[in-house]
Amino acid sequence: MSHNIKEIIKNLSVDCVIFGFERGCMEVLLIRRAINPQKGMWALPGGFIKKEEQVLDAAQRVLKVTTGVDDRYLEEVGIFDRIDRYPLWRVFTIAHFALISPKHYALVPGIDTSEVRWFKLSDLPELVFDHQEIIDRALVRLRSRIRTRPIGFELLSKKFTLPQLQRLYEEILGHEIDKRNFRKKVLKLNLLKKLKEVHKTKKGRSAALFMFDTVNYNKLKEDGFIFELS
Amino acid sequence: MSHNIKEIIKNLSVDCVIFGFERGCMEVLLIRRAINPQKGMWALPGGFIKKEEQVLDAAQRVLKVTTGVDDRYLEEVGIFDRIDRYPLWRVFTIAHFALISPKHYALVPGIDTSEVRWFKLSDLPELVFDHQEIIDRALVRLRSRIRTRPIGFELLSKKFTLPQLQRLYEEILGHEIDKRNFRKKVLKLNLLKKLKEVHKTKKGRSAALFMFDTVNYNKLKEDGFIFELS
DNA sequence: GCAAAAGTGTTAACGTTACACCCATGA
DNA sequence: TCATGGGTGTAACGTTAACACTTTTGC
Repeated sequence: MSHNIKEIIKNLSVDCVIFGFERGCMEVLLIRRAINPQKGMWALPGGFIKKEEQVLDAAQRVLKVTTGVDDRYLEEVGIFDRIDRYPLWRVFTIAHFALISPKHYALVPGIDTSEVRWFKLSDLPELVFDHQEIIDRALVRLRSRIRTRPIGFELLSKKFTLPQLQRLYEEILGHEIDKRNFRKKVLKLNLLKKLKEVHKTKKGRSAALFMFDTVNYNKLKEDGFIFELS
Repeated sequence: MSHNIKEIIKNLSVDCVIFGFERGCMEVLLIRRAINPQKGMWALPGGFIKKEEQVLDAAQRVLKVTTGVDDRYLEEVGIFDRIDRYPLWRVFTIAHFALISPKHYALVPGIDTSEVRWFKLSDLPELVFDHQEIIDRALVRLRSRIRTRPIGFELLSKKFTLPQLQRLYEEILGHEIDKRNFRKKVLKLNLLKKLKEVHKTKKGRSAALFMFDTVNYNKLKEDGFIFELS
């Protein structure tokens, strides 16, 4: 056993599906590999777990290196374990998904990475290993979570409008929602504080800006809720 | 890299929280360790993953060795990764939960095991490592799953009565349910076929026996449903 | 003033909850 | 015949679903 805290565990990695939301579309943050195997191809940000590190800390480290942020919503999705998923030796990876608000963070290619950028979920490039499968499962998880936890908000700026929030839910859930029913339901959660500011859109009427009521927000995050709308 | 298919991966194990239901109580299957560390103490059935094995296969192997059955409901709960959770070296374990019907299976102590037996969930012995924590999280998962998948049935015999099913739900959810509302809701799922047989109880009126309608059962397992009753 | 997007209430259908008595069986 | 547990229906309530017009704003 080494006591070098930096030493990595060669058969255990983490990968992060980092979701963002811009201009009405879900996006995923991908990196371009600068090393072999599969040098030059697009992949999920990830890395090996260190000898003295916990899994979630490793995922947080990857998130920090890729986006410069920590302390965002991050959740374990599950283990991916196909025997030949990594070509050089056997690697189990623990997939996570994270929600961040794209505008706010400067992307910096990490070590072993030549490029970082957002891709629309509907327009992903070919990915290395089993990373497409990981994204698919993360998305299933996200869709399920958004119906019982108020995590959708993590994808928006601190101040946001109800039409933005609605488009986010429509995009993730994959179907349209009635505007009046949506507003009724969201406002009844006692989660939002209406601000005096408005958000000017290019065309049409300006939309009122909202923020969370942090107290109720954290309570709801713990307790969960049911969000179902046809 | 060895090509010995039996060789184990020393830092990755699986543990199974095997739930059962007898006489109105949830039970968990535990084994007594016949080897060190913690020889003689009670633990979850588990084992190291083999070099050429997938995680779920390892969990299924553990289930088979412990209970003699395969092909029961088995689901990944998550990874447990505290750095010192295993005293000899670093071991990550992937926790699973399984649902089986206790009566049906002969328990055979596996290798490295001196004893296997069911414990009431409300009366567990002291457990090794972080196994109590694993059970707690598996239970949270089970409670959540039972509200969206018809997995409760996996804990009962092929033929069962509605009062049995209701007590199962009450036990898992932790609160009482109105008998009439429960029956209405369950029967409306179109999941059960009423048999002509009855189950004789020691006292009182006999209860009608039911089985699944397999077709609707599998459909509901895939689609999910919402089961909420106060 | 017109195009574009924001904002606003009511009703009908449905699902959930609460609630009390009769029935079959074994001792 | 009585004690025990199984089996049944209805009304009030709350939630969800469907639906169309007015308001604000920039050009």
